[in-house]
Amino acid sequence: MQHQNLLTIISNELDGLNKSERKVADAIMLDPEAATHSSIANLAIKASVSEPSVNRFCKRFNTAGFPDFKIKLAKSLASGVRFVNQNVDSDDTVEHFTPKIFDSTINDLSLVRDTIDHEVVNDVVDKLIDAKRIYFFGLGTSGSVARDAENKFFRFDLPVSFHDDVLMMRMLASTGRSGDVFFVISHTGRTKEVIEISEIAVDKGSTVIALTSPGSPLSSISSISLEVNVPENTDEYMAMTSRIAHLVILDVLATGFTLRRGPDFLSHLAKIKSSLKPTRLSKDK
Amino acid sequence: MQHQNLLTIISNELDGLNKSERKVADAIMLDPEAATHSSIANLAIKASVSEPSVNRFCKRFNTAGFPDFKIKLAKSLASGVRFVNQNVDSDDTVEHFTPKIFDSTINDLSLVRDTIDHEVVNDVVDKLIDAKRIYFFGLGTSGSVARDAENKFFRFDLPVSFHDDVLMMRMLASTGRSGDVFFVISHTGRTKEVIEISEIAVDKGSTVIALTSPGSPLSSISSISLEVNVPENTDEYMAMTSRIAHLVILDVLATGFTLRRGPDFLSHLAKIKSSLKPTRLSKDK
DNA sequence: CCTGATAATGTAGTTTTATTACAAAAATTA
DNA sequence: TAATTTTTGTAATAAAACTACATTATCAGG
Repeated sequence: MQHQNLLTIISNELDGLNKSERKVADAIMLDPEAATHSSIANLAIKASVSEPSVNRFCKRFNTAGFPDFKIKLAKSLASGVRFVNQNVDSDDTVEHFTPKIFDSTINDLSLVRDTIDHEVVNDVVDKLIDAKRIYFFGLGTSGSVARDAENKFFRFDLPVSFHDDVLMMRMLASTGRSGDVFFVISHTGRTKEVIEISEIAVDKGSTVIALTSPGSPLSSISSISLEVNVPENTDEYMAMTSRIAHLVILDVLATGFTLRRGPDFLSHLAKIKSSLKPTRLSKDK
Repeated sequence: MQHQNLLTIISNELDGLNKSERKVADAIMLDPEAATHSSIANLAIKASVSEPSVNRFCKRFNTAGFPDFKIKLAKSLASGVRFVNQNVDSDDTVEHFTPKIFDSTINDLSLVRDTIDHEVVNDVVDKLIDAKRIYFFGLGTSGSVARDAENKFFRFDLPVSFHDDVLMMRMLASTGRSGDVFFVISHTGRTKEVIEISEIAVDKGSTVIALTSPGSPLSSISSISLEVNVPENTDEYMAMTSRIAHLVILDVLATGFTLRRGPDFLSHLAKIKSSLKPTRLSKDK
């Protein structure tokens, strides 16, 4: 594992070190942050060893030399801070928990960015381009995501609606025809109602696109499934970040849609944008 | 502002740089990872400037010199925030534009994380704790944010609703009383209707909390304003990331609320969570 | 407890890298 | 256009890191 924390590696190999290497290790672990700022001479004095000993220490841990070691150490420290003490504590003040919540959202987004299946995204864009009509379905939190999706996709000059009412959903699904696309959003992918409704839509020959967790029941019954892997939330205080990831993925899909439609389509979007001007106060007021 | 991303800082100050500093910035942003491994001479060649120019560039960004700059850059890279200088191009494929959209969202979030006013957040939590009733108002995209907020805050055992209908908003605002909190969400803060409605609410003695852009008309008329600075979107293809930032801020507020209520309150939240169990398929099916 | 071999560590010199002082060039202003 | 300021590069200096080699410590076998 290439990206293992350097400090962890050092502490694991502590026993295999010889005297002066051990002294260097101790000096670094005493204050790793300071180590990233000090020169080799400085660290040598702190560890009471010679400069080449420090250098040899660095090379032992697969780094090119002292400067490279410092860079790698700095990276370990940066990522360590973000991943280790991430949870909100009951005695946190605003200054503490605000960056924590932002950081955990950012972490989750970068995870999704790196694990999303581009091929599936591509296929979903294809289906959306071919759609005669798009229904966005979602309950609870996912209802807000569906509503946001409607607000994005109505711009594309085709009938779009969002629904958070299971009876409406059921009726729409059962009267669906080919050309209709049901875009079903569900974090868990285990809500019985939603699964049933999706099954009805599939049976009627409509396309069902799921935006949900990998391996969920919803994922397996839909025509095509955009699987989003966001770590489970163990912390009671932490918010649900999956919905944020869903929103960003819908941005991605909308972008794919726009690109597929070609540059002429941009003027249509501009028209919609400018339609809102009269509702706003001008900037220079 | 201890942990602002160095790359973000650089890209924000791009305009204030002189020619050779700009060349250095470009060279670094082209491949930040490589920059952390190269010598000052190397980077100078890549940027076609002299070595002292690189050095001056580093000092401009509050680092002790080139080595210190590399350390700080490495830390920025490790934090999961990746820098994007390219906008979506018309010939981008899914592989290209997907990470771009994620990265620009992540970037904006880290910017908001570092610029959000903790004191205001604290004051807003105070107001929410004191509220007898909370109304979340928003139109268009912000309507979805308001809806999400309702879904979060109803858990707190106090009357909460969201509205995206200006007539409803107007009636509610004019019948508001002290103890009522109107939480108004608007990216631009310039929508006339929304401003008028907020003014009515303020006049009636209600508390109006705005979640909007700095210096906007809405911001100036509300009782208290959470100003969120998300860079304007020049790119036609790019999505609006302000709504994502708004959602995360609402997560922050909800967390602040929960913490203020104390640990006993967690059992109440757990009750709500478990109420959904019967609607779901079990995991081992 | 020597003695020779091996490993560990340090010294001193070399090389690389970074910084500084200053001068030349470019840009800006009056 | 001349004076002034800003920008940039050159060359010298300083600092830092590295290498070769010498010294010292460690340890095994006699």
